Amino acid sequence: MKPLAARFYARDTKVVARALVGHILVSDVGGRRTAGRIVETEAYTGPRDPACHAWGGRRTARLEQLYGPPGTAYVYFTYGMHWCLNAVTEAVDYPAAVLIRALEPLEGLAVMRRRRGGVSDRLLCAGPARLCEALGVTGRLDGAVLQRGVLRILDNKARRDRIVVTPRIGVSRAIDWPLRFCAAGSPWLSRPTAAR
DNA sequence: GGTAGGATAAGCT
DNA sequence: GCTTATCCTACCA
Repeated sequence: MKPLAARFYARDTKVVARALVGHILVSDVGGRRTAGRIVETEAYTGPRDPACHAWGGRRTARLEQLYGPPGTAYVYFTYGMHWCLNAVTEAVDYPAAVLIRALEPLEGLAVMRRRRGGVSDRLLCAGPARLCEALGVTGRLDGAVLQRGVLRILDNKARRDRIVVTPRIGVSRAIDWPLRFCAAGSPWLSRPTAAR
């Protein structure tokens, strides 16, 4: 499988978030291969989105990679202990991204289990911070290019998922915006979602 | 089955 | 001081 080209990400963030479901995220962090199929994403659509870190046009050192070119990683630290991975979208200097929220583990399960401290396989990658831990993603990958290097998203031509759309998880603003995209019926989601 | 509270740090008001 | 795009454990039913 080939990586998704940068132009895949240079589109409306909602479109990219929906289109990413079913593609394959691969990590070679630490020289060990782990990979999974993306089954859940959320769109954070830029300065007019109250739940986006760059709401109102905020731009600080921590947010710099959110303003980077489409097809790069924005990795941020939260709650004092967790990393979360986003794929930057749209255009350079426009702060929008897709949060990767859950994977179906495909490769490197033994590595994932070790990194995750022996939780059940169901929970290896079922949440944005969980999948970062399983794949070894940390702030060192903030700004990394997703077409080559240790973190890549590969084009899965065989993907055929029905998509369920719901409000985003864990946000306290714009709580009803339908910007979470899930593979319908997947058992690997961060939380069960009624299929439709 | 469910929910409440704690861990832990950066950034904002 | 308070909030945060979270997760885990403990406790109760």
